Amino acid sequence: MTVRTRFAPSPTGYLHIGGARTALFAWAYARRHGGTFILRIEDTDVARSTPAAVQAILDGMQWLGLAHDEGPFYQMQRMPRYKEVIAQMLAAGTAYHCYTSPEDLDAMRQEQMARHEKPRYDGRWRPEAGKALPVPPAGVAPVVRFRNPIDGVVAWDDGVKGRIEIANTELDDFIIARADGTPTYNFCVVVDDWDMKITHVIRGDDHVNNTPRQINVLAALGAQVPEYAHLSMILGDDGTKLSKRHGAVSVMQYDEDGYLPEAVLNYLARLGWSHGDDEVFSMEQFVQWFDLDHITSSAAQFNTEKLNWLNAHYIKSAATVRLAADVARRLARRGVDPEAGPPLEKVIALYQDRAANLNEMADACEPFCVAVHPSAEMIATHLTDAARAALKVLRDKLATCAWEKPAIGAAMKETLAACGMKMPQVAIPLRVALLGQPQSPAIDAVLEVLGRDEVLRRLDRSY
RNA sequence: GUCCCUAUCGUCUAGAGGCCUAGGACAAUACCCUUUCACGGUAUGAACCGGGGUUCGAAUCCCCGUGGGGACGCCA
Repeated sequence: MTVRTRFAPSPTGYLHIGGARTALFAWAYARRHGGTFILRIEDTDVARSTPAAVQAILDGMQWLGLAHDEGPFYQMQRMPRYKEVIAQMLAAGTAYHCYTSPEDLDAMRQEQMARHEKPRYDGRWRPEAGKALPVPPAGVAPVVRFRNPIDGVVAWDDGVKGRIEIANTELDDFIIARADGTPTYNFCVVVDDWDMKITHVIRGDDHVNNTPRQINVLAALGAQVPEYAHLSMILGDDGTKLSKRHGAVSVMQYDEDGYLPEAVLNYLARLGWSHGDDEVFSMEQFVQWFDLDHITSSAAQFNTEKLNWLNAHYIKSAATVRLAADVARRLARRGVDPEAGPPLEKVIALYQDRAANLNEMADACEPFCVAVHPSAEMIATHLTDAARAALKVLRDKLATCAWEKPAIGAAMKETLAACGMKMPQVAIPLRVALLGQPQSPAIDAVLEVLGRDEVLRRLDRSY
């Protein structure tokens, strides 16, 4: 049996971080077992589904590098198939028409809640041997309900939660087709998983309660029941349910915020899954190691600080050319010409083990490309008369010395000796004059990269 | 309300009855490195939700509480 997994988002918004992890795990499981990963778009909620959201999901998947082998399949394009199955079930007696109005249903639920009962459809239109059904009201289009077993339990061995058993008395005859004939979610999922020969359903644990219903329908259809693995949810940084106010919930927002996809992937893989003490690993390793046994069954809180650490790690080890290409785009978007300064790769090499994200990297590169204007306050505190005098001495040495770190360092030291100053007393004003800020990587390296002409030009402007 | 899931440092987690004086990572703190700020290095503090069982022995198994989450739609 070849493994077939699927990721089945509904296109009602962007791909958020929880969905991304679900996709990652389903993808990894298929890859691990040489199987097939299928993308299915569950767009039967016509009112809320949008093409833009479909595109956003596709973009997010692509950014993460989670390639699907089949699909995307769109449920809206499978309507004839769903209707066919519904007709079959109606004919077989495993489904029936129900004429109860939404208002009556609502009233029924209210009463049940008032009686401290779980709200369930009471089966008034359910055909039963020897039972007289009400007369269908005229002019009312019925919904189609699934004829759920009355007794017994539905059980399955969940890949992450272990054995789960739910009594059929907890379930009711749920609607599989609306009055307008369109099928509902729980039904479409069943037909799709069946038709697409899904062997492992890996999804969020908000679906645990849907699983027994789906298993029952599968059984009524005579279909094979797949394995299920329910992933617990990801909570926000503050321990509450993930929502818009948590900031970067969309996967593409992480791109925007300067994260590398491999950092996000590594972080997500480690959130709710573990392989001993391993923290940093490639997707190749992840695919090799991934298993359902080491998935955590409780909800996990998102921790941006750890993601930041991973991101910094991946920036340190990334190829400089690649970072340069990305940072060039970011600078251009800010209206900064990335070509205006020294070769970007050289600047990036200076900052590669200091930047936690690509936007910080762009911040660091910017002053190399544009003229800097330190604030009046910065000038007042750092470019004192004594500092200016020292910089003038230094300037003349820099004008003639060899342009490489040792010689530049020597020029600095000579200046210190000539002026009777300590290194920071000169280096800090120099940083302010050159880059507009009192901190930078090693000053000789900065000078070397900035270039003699530009260094002299900036020094001349500042005293 | 009913049903389902869940519970180890602040956070992510290791842990499958003795290997646990509970390990790793992020974060925190201290020190070292240093030409500033970072990076890096070293060290320190920090947890088995509570109560009952089972057992020679429980973080690990069972039960009951409590906390957290989810579901109960002609949404997905």
